Amino acid sequence: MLDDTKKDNSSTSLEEVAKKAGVSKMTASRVLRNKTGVSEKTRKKVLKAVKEVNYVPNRLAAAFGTGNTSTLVGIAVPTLSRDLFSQILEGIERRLQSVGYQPLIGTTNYCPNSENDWIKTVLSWKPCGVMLLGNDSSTQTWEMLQRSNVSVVKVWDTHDINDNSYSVGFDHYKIGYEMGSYLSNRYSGQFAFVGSSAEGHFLGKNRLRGYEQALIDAKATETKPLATYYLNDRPSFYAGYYGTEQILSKYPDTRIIYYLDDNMAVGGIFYCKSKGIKIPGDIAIAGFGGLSISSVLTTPLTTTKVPRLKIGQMAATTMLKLVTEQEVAKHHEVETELVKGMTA
Amino acid sequence: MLDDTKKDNSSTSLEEVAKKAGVSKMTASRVLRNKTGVSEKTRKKVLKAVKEVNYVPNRLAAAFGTGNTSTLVGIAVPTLSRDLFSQILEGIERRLQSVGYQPLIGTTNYCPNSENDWIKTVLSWKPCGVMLLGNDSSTQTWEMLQRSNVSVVKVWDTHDINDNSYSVGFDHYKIGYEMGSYLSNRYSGQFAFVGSSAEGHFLGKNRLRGYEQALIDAKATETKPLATYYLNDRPSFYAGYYGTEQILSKYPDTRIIYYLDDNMAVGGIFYCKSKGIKIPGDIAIAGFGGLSISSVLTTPLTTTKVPRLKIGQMAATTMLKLVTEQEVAKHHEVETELVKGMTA
DNA sequence: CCACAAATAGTTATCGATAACTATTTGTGG
DNA sequence: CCACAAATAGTTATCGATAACTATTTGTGG
Repeated sequence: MLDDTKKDNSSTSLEEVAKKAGVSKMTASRVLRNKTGVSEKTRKKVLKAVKEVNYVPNRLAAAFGTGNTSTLVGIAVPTLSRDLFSQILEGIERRLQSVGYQPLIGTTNYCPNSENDWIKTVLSWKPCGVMLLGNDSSTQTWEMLQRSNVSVVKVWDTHDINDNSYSVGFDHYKIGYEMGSYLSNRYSGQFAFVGSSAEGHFLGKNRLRGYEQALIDAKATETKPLATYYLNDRPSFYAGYYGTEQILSKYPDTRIIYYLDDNMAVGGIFYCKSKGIKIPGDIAIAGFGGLSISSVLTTPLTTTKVPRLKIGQMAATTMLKLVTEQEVAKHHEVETELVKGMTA
Repeated sequence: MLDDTKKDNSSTSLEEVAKKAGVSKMTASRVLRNKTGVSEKTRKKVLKAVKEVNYVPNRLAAAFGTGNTSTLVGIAVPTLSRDLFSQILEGIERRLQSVGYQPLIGTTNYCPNSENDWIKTVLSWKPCGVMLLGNDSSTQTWEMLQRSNVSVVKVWDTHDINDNSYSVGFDHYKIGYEMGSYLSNRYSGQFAFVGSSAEGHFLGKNRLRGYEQALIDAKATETKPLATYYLNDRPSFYAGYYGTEQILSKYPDTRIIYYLDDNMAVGGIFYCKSKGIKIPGDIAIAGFGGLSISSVLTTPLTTTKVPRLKIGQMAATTMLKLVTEQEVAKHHEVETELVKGMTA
């Protein structure tokens, strides 16, 4: 086998394919992009040559050579390891991949500065679009995106979205208000919120605000103002466990607790169980998210179910339509569901 | 403000920076890459110009122009929404980002064909390296990677890694064996394994094999062979719940259950609780992973704790050393810990 | 103050694909 | 079988950065 024409070190280019097939680069290019104007005979020759030389297209060159926008979609997400976001990402990724786009994902750790840095990096890859998950973009970031001319889709909270950006998600204020109304309708006494903060930012601000407003409107916090406790840690089962311990030591007569998310609520449930506190007899508990743990709890969790995969898919669809210049609604709200469980 | 020199639609290039600063493109390029051979005076002029024209570097052009390898690192991962992987990804992402590399993440859904497709796409971006998470690469994928000449790091299971690839993780067979020994030492009766399969692939194969071998070596399965049940669904709390119901209906005298991961084990715990089955009195339960839920359980879970973030960081470090042609160990095993909880 | 080396700055060619244009081939009606 | 249109294929220029080379400037010892 003295096949020394195949030099494996330098990768193959369209030129080699063209040579092998006895056509011009342009014709080979047309075949590979399924363009019209190539005869069936030529097409076959080229495809055969592609296989023979093990051609690997060079997207760097392709993206660079054309209008200078790639099939990359930049994505900024607070963290990869939180169910709420990772399932949205999963939805985005699958949909983009299925039509030949690639997400370029970076984590921001809930920090506007990190997000800004990441977006700067993302833009240098000339993406066709950028998606922002979570809701802590700085105006600096926003201006940078404006200048760059890429499509931008905000994903997650649609509460204070202004009209010049596309968005997919739901109104967190409304969800908080809804839960506040539900809880204040059924319970009275000391209301509380257990959340968590990252890098000095309080997470779930809008839900808390909605919750609080509902309590005010229902006159549920007139004698005892809302108690809040923010753990300076990522939301997690343990954060909920510890946060519950903390709020109960500061506000021993706490009667109702709304948590940042289901995982924290489950942590709270376990804390109460370990201390013999009855749910909802002694303390009523509500979460947020509809995370998977709630499917196996012996007492179903009262929570707001959020279609995370769907949000991701919708977001990707919106982005794809923007990129291909199809018509698409500016704002898209998904439906959420207040699940009336047995914990509140 | 008749500043019509700034045309925002077409993005700025090094050329404009150079013009603004009154130097050549090459000099501007040198400044931006912190190369030597530029006077302090010139450097300042250029940096000023960079700000003035709002220069956004074009990494497509840069990567294309040079040796044709980018700062992208291709990553194949079965899914984004499983704690075991997402925290590894988090570790990888953070480390890569901190030194100017970008992960290009794609999900394979545990399917070798999807992985192959994804790697094909990844290679067209001329990445400097590729990381494979999980352990289901096809030989086809492997050959493609070999041809392409990129650095490859396998992450997760180091059990049957051959010597011509780099790897970071631990030996799943060993972990299974260890747990099997532990359990067979303490319990006797019907042993079981509850796992799950995706796309026809049984997950956690090597752990199961190690577990089974340990039981054989301990003569624990002589009278009652190991019972296994695979749910045809992603591993989850609910899969564990349902899987437990199934295995108990098929093998009512099951006495010890080893689960694919902690989440499934927790599902099992909840099932047992709901049926009044005592743990470990009636059934002993062991998981895998050391996932966060175990931190709040009222009865601590017996499991193997895996340093997921560390695996990610190690994997990234290995990749970075490979890429920068520094010396690095071919295989890196992280330490795991068998946590003796109260469920087994 | 000159000669020469070292430091600094500029020129040229190049990576691989594709858009826009031009050239050639094929096919069909009269 | 010719003229012309339609289909097919090829040529040329280009995207933006950088490596490798060349040119210029600066600085220093004698």
